[in-house]
Amino acid sequence: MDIRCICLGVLTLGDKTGYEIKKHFERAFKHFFVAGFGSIYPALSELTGDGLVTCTDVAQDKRPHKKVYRITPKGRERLMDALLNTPPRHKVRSEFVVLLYFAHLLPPERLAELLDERARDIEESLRTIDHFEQQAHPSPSREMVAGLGRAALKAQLDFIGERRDWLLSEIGDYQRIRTPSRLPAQDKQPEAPSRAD
Amino acid sequence: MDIRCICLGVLTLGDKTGYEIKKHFERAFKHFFVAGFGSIYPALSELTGDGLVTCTDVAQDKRPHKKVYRITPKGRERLMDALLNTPPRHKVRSEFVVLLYFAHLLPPERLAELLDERARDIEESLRTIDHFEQQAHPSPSREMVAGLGRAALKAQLDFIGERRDWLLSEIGDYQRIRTPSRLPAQDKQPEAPSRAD
DNA sequence: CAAAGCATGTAATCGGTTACATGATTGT
DNA sequence: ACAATCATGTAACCGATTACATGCTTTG
Repeated sequence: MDIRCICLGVLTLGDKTGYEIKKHFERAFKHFFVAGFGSIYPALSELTGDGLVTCTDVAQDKRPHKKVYRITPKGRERLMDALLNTPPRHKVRSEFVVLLYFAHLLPPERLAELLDERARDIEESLRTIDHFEQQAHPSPSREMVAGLGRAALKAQLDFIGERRDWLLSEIGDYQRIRTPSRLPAQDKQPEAPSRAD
Repeated sequence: MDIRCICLGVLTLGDKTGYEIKKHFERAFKHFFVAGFGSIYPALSELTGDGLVTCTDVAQDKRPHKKVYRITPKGRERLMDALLNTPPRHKVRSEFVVLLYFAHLLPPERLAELLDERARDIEESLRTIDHFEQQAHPSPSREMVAGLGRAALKAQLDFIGERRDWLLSEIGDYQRIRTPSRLPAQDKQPEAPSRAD
């Protein structure tokens, strides 16, 4: 499923400009799906070319002109096809977790910074979800998506809160054992090959 | 942070072949970071070319030959640089959630299938985590990554379990209201533009 | 007065996925 | 007998991010 399909889906909820589409799914699934203008605008052009949406130019005063898109019956067909046949993938690409996995190589201040930054990001996402839920009129799907996001994010935030200090002290111990003298750790020779995997 | 950096990180834990690197981080962060052979092998070639790892050809009988990679001091420097300067991003791209957001357009059987499939995927990921924790020797970073994954996944699984039947019945109601006759919903004209966003 | 919001688009680049190609061995 | 594991690689393609380009209005 690509961005074209998601644009079609959002247009199901009413006619919109590219700008509005982006805002909409920023509020609705920011934390589950990202897309920038660089993908949305070309997607809308293609959809127009394929007759899956229509485009109306609207002039405004005191605002830039805008292009309002509307889904066509052919577009609805295509959307249904995608909705019925897309496998429900869920991919995560977390550089944060990778960094965490190599925590033993990091100075403790850096590790603390990483954990705190991630916690702040999660808190912000949670606020976004609450905010959206208040202002959009409720529907079962919206509630479900919001609830799922909240559950996943809150679990991570709580976990980080619970283990932050523990991890920091464990990592500190570990590094003190591996580098008892004043030599920085990265100056050591590469370890012998180990099967201890 | 790209795959090259992560390969360097894994090589910090001991010398490995490309195949072993992939296995390693499949077990360690499968659910947080994916990478196929198509990215790993070229990455290792580049690292070798840049002198960040060395490569030793090892012939084996009854097995294909292999190439064992070892991180060099220059590689460690590069890794530390990346570790210290990479912002802790965390991106999710969930087609599952998008599908869920458009649940009202889906036949209930399809929706049920999606939820159940996602639940099964999560259960499998949880098993992977438990399995890895048992066989790898414990370290604070590993425990942290495993715990974080477990927390996030378990929260989602529980949420799906709690709300599955509720969502299905709500969506059923919703669709019965919108389509009281026998006409399929997608034959309706596109709605009037609405600000009810 | 500066920043954020409204509004659209293009071009270059980068990186990842997929498919293809090969082939012996071990476990079910 | 068939699937899975071990083991490496290339090439084409696709899609996404980023930077660039523009410019007025509203809010703080």
